[in-house]
Amino acid sequence: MSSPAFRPVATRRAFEEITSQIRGHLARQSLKTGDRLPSERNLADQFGVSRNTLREALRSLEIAGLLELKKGATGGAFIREGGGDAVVAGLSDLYRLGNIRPEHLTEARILIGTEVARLACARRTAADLKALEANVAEAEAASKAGDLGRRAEIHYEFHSLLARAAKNPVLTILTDALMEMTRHFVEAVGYQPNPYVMPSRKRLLAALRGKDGEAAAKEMASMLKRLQRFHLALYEETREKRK
Amino acid sequence: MSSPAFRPVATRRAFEEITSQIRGHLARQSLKTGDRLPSERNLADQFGVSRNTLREALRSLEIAGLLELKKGATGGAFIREGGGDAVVAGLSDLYRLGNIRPEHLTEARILIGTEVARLACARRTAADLKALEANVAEAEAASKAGDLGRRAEIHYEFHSLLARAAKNPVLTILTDALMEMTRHFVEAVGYQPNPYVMPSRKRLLAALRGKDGEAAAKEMASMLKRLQRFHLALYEETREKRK
DNA sequence: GGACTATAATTGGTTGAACCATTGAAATCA
DNA sequence: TGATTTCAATGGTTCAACCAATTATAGTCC
Repeated sequence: MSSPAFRPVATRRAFEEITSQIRGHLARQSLKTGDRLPSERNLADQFGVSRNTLREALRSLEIAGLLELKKGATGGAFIREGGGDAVVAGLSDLYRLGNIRPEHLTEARILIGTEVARLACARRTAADLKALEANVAEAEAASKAGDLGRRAEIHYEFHSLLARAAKNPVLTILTDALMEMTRHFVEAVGYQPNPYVMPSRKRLLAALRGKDGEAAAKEMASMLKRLQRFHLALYEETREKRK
Repeated sequence: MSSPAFRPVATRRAFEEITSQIRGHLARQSLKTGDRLPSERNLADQFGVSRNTLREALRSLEIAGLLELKKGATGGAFIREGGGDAVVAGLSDLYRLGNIRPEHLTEARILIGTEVARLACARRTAADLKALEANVAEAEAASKAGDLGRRAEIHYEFHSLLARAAKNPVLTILTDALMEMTRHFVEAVGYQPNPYVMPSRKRLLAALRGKDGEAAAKEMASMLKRLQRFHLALYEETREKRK
C-alpha cells in the first residue's frame, strides 16, 4: 500500500526518445505552430538513427496530431495547428470497438451539451450568433429539399459551432468527438427525420440572442433527452433486426 | 454554399490502407481484445508490403492505443484492452502546447466533476464505495505523513475512482484526461496544501453512502470552485515570478 | 526426480542503401 | 512575357541484413 511504488523501467525505444525530444521542444516553444522540421535524412543524422527509425517517430507524432507530413520539394514535417484530431479519433475508436455504447454517448451528449449551451449564451460573440443563425437557415433549406444526410451534417455542425461559442477548447474537442461518434451511430441506424429538432433550434437561437443561459440550457437538455429516447429506441430496433 | 462539396482525393498511403483494414476487423469483431496478430514478417507478406511499411502501420495503431507490441518468442502485436490512453495523451499534448489553458481545465473539471458526482451516487456499487473510502483513508495517512506528492496522486485517483463509479466510459476517460492535465499543472506551480479538500471528501463520502446525488453534486461543485480559485491564483503567482 | 542452466528459436527493434512518386521552383523556349 | 520543360528536394516504399529481448526446450548437475 505505502510501498515505494516503483515504476516499470520500460526500456525506451529509439523512436520514443525522439518523439520525447520533439515534444520537449514543443512544450518549451522552441518549436511552434507552422514551423518546419529539417528533412528526414537530415533529422536522422542529427538524432544519429537510421531514416526508418526516424520515420517511425515522425509517424507516431503525426498520428498524435502534432505533425503534418507533406511531400514534394517544399514539403517536410510541419508543426500542426493544435486541433484535437487525435482525441476525436481516439474516442471514435473506442465507440467502434464497443467500449463506449450508445447509451453512454447519449448521456454524455446531454451533460456536455447542456453546459455548452449555458456557457455559449454567456460568451458568444456577434459572429458566433451569426454563424449559428446561418447554420439553422441551412438546415431548414436542406430539410425542405429532403436531403437527410446533408441535414444531419449541418446539425452536427451546429453543436460544433455552439461549442466554439462557449470558448473552452476542452468542450470544443469533446463536442466534436461526441458528434463524430453520433455520426457513426446514425450511419448504422439510418437517417430518420426528427420533427422536433428545428423548432428547438429556433428557441435556442432566441435564448442565445437574449443571452438567457438558463433558457438555453433547458432547451438543449430537453431536446437532447428527446433525441436520446429517439436514438435508443432506434438502436434497439435495428439490433432486433440484426438477430 | 450548396455546391457539390467535393472532397480532396487524398492518395492513401500504404500504411493507412493497412490500419484501415485492421480497424475494420476490429469493428466487425473478427479481431477482439487479447488476440494476437501474426508476426510482422508474416503480416508484411499477407499485405504485400515491406516490413518497414507494415511497421509504420503497427506503430500508428500502437500510438492510437489499439495495439500493444511485445518482444520475444511469444511476443507480437496484441489487441489492447480498450483504455482511452490515446485520448488522455492527446488532451495532455494540447495542454502542454498551450492550446488548453489552466482556466479551461478548471472550468471543465467543475462541469464534469459535478455530473460525475451526481451519477456516481446513483450508480455506485458497494465495491465502488469501499474503494473510495479506502482512497480517502490513504489520503489522510499521506497527509499526516506530510507527503504532498503522494497525497496529490491519491487525490487524482479519487476522481478517477468516482468516475468509474459513474459507469460511463466517456466520463471515465475524460476524467482521467483532466487529471493528467491537472498533474502537469500542479507539477508546474508546485505542491501546496489544500486544507479544505479532506473535509470535503468526507462530506462527499457521506452523500455517496446515502445516495444523495444532489448533495454530492453540490459538495463537488463547491470544492472544485474553491480549488479553481486556489489554482488560478497560484498560476498567476508563478507566472509573475517567471517574468 | 527436480531444480538449475545453456541453447536455440522467435519476435520486435534497428540499420543502410537504394529506388519511386510527388511537388514546386528554376531554367528554358516560343 | 508566358507557357513549357527540366530538375532537385522531399516523403513513401522496398530489400536484406543484423541486433536484442524473451521464452520454450533440451540438457546437466545434484
